Order: sequence, then structure tokens, then C-alpha cells
Amino acid sequence: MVRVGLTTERVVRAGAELADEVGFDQVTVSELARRFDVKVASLYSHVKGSQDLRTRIALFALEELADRAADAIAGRAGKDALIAFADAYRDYGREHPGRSAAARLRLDPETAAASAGVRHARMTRAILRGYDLTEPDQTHAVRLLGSVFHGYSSLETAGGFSHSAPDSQESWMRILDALDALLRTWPTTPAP
Amino acid sequence: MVRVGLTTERVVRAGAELADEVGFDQVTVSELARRFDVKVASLYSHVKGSQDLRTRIALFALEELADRAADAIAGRAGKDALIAFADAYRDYGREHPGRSAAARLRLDPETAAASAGVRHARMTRAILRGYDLTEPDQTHAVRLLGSVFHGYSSLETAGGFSHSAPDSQESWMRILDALDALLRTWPTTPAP
DNA sequence: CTAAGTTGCCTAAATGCTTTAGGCAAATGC
DNA sequence: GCATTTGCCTAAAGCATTTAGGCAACTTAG
Repeated sequence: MVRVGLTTERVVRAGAELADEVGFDQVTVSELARRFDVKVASLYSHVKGSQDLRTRIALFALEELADRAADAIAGRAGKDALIAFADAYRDYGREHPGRSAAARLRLDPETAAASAGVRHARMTRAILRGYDLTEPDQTHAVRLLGSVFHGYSSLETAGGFSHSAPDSQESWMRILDALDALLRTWPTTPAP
Repeated sequence: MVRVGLTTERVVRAGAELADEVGFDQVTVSELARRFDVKVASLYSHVKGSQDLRTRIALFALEELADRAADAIAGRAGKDALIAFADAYRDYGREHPGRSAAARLRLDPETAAASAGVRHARMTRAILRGYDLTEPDQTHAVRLLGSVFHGYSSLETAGGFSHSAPDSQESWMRILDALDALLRTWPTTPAP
């Protein structure tokens, strides 16, 4: 009996790769076992089950994405920072569609609170310090940016913007220009 | 043998209700059979299988949502129309989380092209006629609005905005104010 | 270096969802 | 009333999930 050297870490990482290949909701403990050339039951020592595996992949993706975003904004400010930050999200979604979908998994409140999700929120606030927003407008803006990054990435991955002009890259740049302009002139009071 | 009176229509509708109760990705042909008090195999005359069922629920949701959005914008223009339209999306997500998730299912290109998705795109363009955007800025704006509606609804359903101030309704209103302002002053050329 | 303990992977088995094949009975139409 | 279509059935095979219990291979202490 040869030991493959499984650990929770390695299982989750392989799960993330599998997600990128076949889609996050097609990730299965059985397929993972096949890839490790190991019996299914063996994985249950490292992962509580299918749901636990998915949650762990989600946490892993959130962490990885937060690391990338942090790298992207380091040493930048203002619009530069906004663009680098936004690009980190979009690029992650294009390079790792499965992990990106995983990062959007609904987590229960305690898990979410202990996840890298809070780093994402903090970084978004940091970006917004380059603009002149008072609380609670800053919170509204955090939610807007989250929605746009999340939504755009999701639609783009679903193929929503392919096969039609102008290309996605063009729209993305113009949307970021627009968001930058919006944040600089954020309407304090409802427009007439 | 009593006949229940199954049709594809009824099966799909029940599937949509099931999705709202247990979540779109927990929808199962078996559970549906249980609810109709019918054997599983019986459903396979009405639906090709699990994947087909999910796709049909997605198409149903897209249609229903398009109808609602169309009602919402009828007789309105400008910011009024924008808000009514956006609210239709958000309300649908809150009333029908499962169907709303279904509407975000990735469809293959031909299916998508034949779906109510194209009505959504057309309506979004109609909203934007109230603003002074030239092509291709209109397309960029369509994509931005799609991302925001999609993303906000998805994050809100995931519980992202609960348990923190200000409440989601407040943010939503301020975000729509901001989008309206943005569309009225859409930056034609990248800001410096 | 060996014995004891721990860990890693195994076999076995139950449960449940999916899907196909083929059959009988109820509704429908001539 | 009879034939056809349609609706739901039984049966069975395949695969994913999950738990229980076992043996072999590492690790560590004496």
C-alpha cells in the first residue's frame, strides 16, 4: 500500500483546480479521489464531506484573491489603485472561473466573519479613502463596487459579453473610468 | 392508478417553487416527484433530466422577470424608469431567491439567444434612451447596469448586507441615485 | 532497534439521486 | 366501442455520498 500523502491542504487545492476545470458545482469528492488515485473513503479523513469541501475551496479562493488584490493595490492610490484592485478581481475570474465562483459561495455568518471576506471589505474601504466620501456614503460605495466586481465577473464568465461588440476589455475600462468619475462626484443628496 | 395531470409546464413551475424554498442547486428530480406524489421515472416524460429541468427553470425565471420588468417600466421614463426597473430586479431576487439564482444560470449560447435574456437587454437599452449616451457608451452602460443589478441581488441574497448598518434599502436607493447621476454625466473621455 | 501508538488508506455496505427500458391503464378520437 | 395516444408505473443499473471498522506504514520512546 503506497501512501499518496494526502492532507486537507492538498485536497482543497486539488479541489480548487478541479473547480476551474469542470466548474465549481461539478466538484465532487469522487472525482477528486479518482485524481489522487485513491479510494473515495480516504478523502473523508481530510474533509468532512462534499459540503465541507466546497466551503473550504471557497475560503481558499477568498484568501488567494485577497492576497492578489493586496499585491495589486500596494503602493498605489486614487484611480490607479481602483483600477489595479478591480483588475485583480476580473483577472482572477478569467484565470480561475471555478475558484471565482467558489468565492461567491454563500457562507453562513460565522464562517463568513472568520473568512478573508473581511479583508476584501477593508481593502475596498482603503481604495475609497482616495476619494472624498463621508460615512455612510463610503459604505454605499463599498457595496456598489462589490456588486460591480462580483456581477461583471460573473456575467463575463457566463459568456454574457463574448460574441458582441465592443469587446469586454473595452467595456471594463470605460466602466472603471465611469466609476472613478462617479466616486469623485458622488451625489451627496438625491438628484432632482 | 390516478393521474396527477403532469405537464412540462407544471413540473417546471413546481421546480421554480422548490428552488425558492431549498435553493436552486438543491433542486432535484426526486424531490419534485415526492411533491407530486409520483414516481421519479414519471417526470422523465416531461423533462429530459436534471440538467434539462434546471435549464427550463432558468428560462421560466428569465421570462417571469422580464414580464415584471416590462410592467415596471411601462409609462415611465428617465430616473423614474431606471428606479422602477432596478427595483423589479431586486424585488424579484428577494421574493424569489431560487428563481433569481436560476436566472443567473449559465446557458449555452443558442439557448441564451432564444431566451428572454434578449428582452432584458432590450429593456435596459430602452431605459438608457432617457439618458444621452452614444453608442458604444450605451453598450458599456448596459453592461454596467447588468453587473450592478446582478451583483447586488446576488450579494444581498447571500446575506452580504444584513447585520450591518446602514440597511440594504438605504444603500440601494443611494446607489440608484449615484447611477442616475453617473448616466447623466457619463464621462466621454477618460478622466485625467 | 524494537515496541507502541498514530496516521493513512483500505474494504464493505447503506442510502439516495439519476437515468433508461419496457408495460399497463386511463383518456381521447374516430 | 375500439384503437391510439398519453400518463404513470415497475424494474434495474450506474454513480455520488457517507459511515464503520481494519490493516499497514510511518513516527516516536524507551
